[in-house]
Amino acid sequence: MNIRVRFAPSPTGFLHIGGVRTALFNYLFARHNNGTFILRIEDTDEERSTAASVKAIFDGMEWTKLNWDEGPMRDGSELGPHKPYLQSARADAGIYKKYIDQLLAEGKAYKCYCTQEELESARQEAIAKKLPPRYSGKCKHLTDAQRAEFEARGRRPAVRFNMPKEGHAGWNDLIRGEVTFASKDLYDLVIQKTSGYPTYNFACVIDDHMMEISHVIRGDDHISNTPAQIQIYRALGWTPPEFAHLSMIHGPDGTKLSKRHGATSVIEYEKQGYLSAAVVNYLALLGWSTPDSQQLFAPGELERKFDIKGCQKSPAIFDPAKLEWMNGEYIRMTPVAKLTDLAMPFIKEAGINIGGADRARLEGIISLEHEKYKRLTEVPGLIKFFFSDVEFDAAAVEKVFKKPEAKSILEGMAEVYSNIASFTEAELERAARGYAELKNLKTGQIFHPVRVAVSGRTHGPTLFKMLEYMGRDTVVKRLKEAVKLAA
RNA sequence: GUCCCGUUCGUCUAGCGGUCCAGGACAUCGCCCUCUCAAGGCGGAGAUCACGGGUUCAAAUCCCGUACGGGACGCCA
Repeated sequence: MNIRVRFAPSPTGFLHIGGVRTALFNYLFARHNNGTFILRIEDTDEERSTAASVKAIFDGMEWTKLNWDEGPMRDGSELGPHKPYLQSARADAGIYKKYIDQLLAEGKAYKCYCTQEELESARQEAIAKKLPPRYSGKCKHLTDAQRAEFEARGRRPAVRFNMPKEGHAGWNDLIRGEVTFASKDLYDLVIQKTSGYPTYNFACVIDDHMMEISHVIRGDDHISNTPAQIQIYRALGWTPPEFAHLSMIHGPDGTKLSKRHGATSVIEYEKQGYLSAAVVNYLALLGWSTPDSQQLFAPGELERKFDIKGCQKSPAIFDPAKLEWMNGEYIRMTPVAKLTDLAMPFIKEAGINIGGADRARLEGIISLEHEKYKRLTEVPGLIKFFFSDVEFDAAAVEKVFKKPEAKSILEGMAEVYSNIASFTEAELERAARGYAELKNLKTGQIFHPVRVAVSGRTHGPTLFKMLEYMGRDTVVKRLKEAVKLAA
């Protein structure tokens, strides 16, 4: 059996983290099973679909490297044998119309002339009577004469699916097991809008069938759509694909993840300094796990180990703290050269002028705090003092420079370092220790004021390496200036 | 209101009838390492497995209820 799965977003906003998670699970399922991963754009909502949202989908998919084998591409071309992959284009090509007409001819669908207002008031009435707010089926038995009358009055009909009222529609969900709905709880849903466009539940079935989708992996908010879709497959004489319904991602307050919870667009995570591999790794663990609860995955490992059996039925709460930890892990695993490339936009964004710093020195400086970065946005703040004047932390100045011996130590060290033969880590440390011994001071009494003098802070990278990268002129100059701040 | 789905440490999860007075990870706390901060190492605390009934020699694991949460009931997807 050919494994073919799809991610079918609707372009009505940015690509949010939940969408990426769905795309990721489809992608992993395809890659693990040597199948095909398809991207299909479900833009049948003429009012809300936008080109900007289509672009946002490309941006997000590309950033997370969820490469698709078939579907629309950014340049307007399309990959794969089932084009077009945009539902609007498919609608324009008459693909859905053909099946609508077929169902109509077979009596498996009928025209409905109700207006939105009529439907809405019927809905309100049902809710008031505590009945299911569901379409009654009133247009099902319209006579030809009645239809002709509506048409004569200029009413455009929608087409409704004539839902079978007997029996059941169920499936063996790959994640949840047997799920069954009684047909009587289903209703005659609209499959073609007045505009002539298909609705989601219809277009989805036609496309999944035509594109030979073998497994539909989607969020569990679609569970109640599934029985209706199964009935449509049956009406068309088709075999439904396998279904797997993923649990949702919730925010810290336990409700479905949304704008209220801060960053929800994937690209927002890029802007906040997360590495896409870390976001992907974290997302994979929301609602999925290996039998041994593995946390970190090497490149290609998720693809190898993904098993839909490891999917969770219950919703997962998005935990920013864990994502941040994971991002730190990924940053630590990133070679400095690559890290420097990734950090560059953030450094520029922060307005730091790295001037004539050569690449090797820049990488050296960035590597000083390699294990400390949790997000790329932290890089500029931690390297800034190498490239611009020291900004003193008031508490640091108070704590370190106000010690009685501080002033003479700074003067002494400025002297030592201006005369040192070789301005290298080892020599700098040796000289500092030598000075401590000479003055009968503890090494900490030297190290701390020097650190604050050159960086403005009490904490930072390993001291002598930092001084080496800073260079003699800057170090001596800063030590001398710091003397003025000392008591 | 009706239908569907779910419920293991604060969070993500392991667990598929005995090896579980429940394992791992994040967060948290402590110790070690150490020129600071991190990182790393070690350790602690943290879950009456939502609740109540069954079934069984034995249940987090199977069955039935209840509660709570979520989803759907759109000419949105």
